[in-house]
Amino acid sequence: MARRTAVANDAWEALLSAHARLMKRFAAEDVWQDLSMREYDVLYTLSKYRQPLRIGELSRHVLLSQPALSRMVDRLVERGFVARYADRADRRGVRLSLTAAGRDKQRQIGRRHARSVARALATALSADELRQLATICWKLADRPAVADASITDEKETVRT
Amino acid sequence: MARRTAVANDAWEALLSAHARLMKRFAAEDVWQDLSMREYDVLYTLSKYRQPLRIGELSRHVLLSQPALSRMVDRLVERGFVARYADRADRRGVRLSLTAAGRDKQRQIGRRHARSVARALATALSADELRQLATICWKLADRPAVADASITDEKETVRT
DNA sequence: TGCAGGTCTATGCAAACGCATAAACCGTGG
DNA sequence: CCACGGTTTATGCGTTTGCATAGACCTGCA
Repeated sequence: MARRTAVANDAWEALLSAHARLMKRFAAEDVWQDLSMREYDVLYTLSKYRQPLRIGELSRHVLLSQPALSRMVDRLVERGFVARYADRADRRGVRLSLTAAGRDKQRQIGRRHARSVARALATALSADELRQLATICWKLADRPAVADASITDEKETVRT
Repeated sequence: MARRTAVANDAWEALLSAHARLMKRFAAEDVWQDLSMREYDVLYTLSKYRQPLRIGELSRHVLLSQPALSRMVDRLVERGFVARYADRADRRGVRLSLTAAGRDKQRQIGRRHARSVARALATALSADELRQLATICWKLADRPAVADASITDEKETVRT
């Protein structure tokens, strides 16, 4: 029992360390243009889910408080990357989607960033390990692991 | 090799999602007393490395800019959790260590938090998966940041 | 020795964040 | 139909963050 606890804690610490190290590495790269990584994260999430999202949905994916997210969306709207409109079905709510400029920006940054991610992970891990990591982390994220073949559709694809 | 790129990006997104979800879950728990998770992270890191650390060392483990870390240490010193003294060998530098109160605080919080971590991870993953996750993430964490000739002009410091 | 370039930490300042809470709205039960 | 508790997003306010840079110190070389 104590053994299992120790293994779990070690795994979590490893995940945190990997996260911190890679985040620092990615942050240091010159691909973000005039966006912060957090802002990019929002644009990426909006691009991944095809339909307009509510702020509540977004906040489940982004590590940011709801008020911070609300204001960040303000800025992104003001800069022309995101459109914000009322939800007809629920007038408390708000729908967010990318503008053309926002989608463009996300793609520009995403293409370079994705290459960088691939360089970092694929040189450190074998193909098997990459798949294991994905499977395990999707379980932790509580989302169904993506079936092997459909990966290319959903994600940013780097064409060479 | 677009395929391998896609798998690597999927793995990274999975890791980010797992990180975000678990961080939110842990943040919501009532174990942090009067510390933020980031502050706890600093106390934890200081407790893990037995000897006094320099701010530079800390900043490699904590996802925070150097100035932010410097000021956070200010606060922790002022609150009596951390001791800060000059490094004799290098008078630019600073050594940080936990005070008795700091060690105490870390242990109190750490004990409860560790249980929480174990609960979250061990119910989602098998023992094998936990070990795989740890192994893979440690590889990612330990890897020297710059391994590529095309980005050698980075300021990233390679460990010696 | 003295100076040039690099490293380490701290500080000024504007921007961004989190917490508490307000404001608008939904849905249900009386 | 309205009152009441729950949900969703926005705002006030004090705190924390990041960027740029200063200041102190180290190292190597002329």
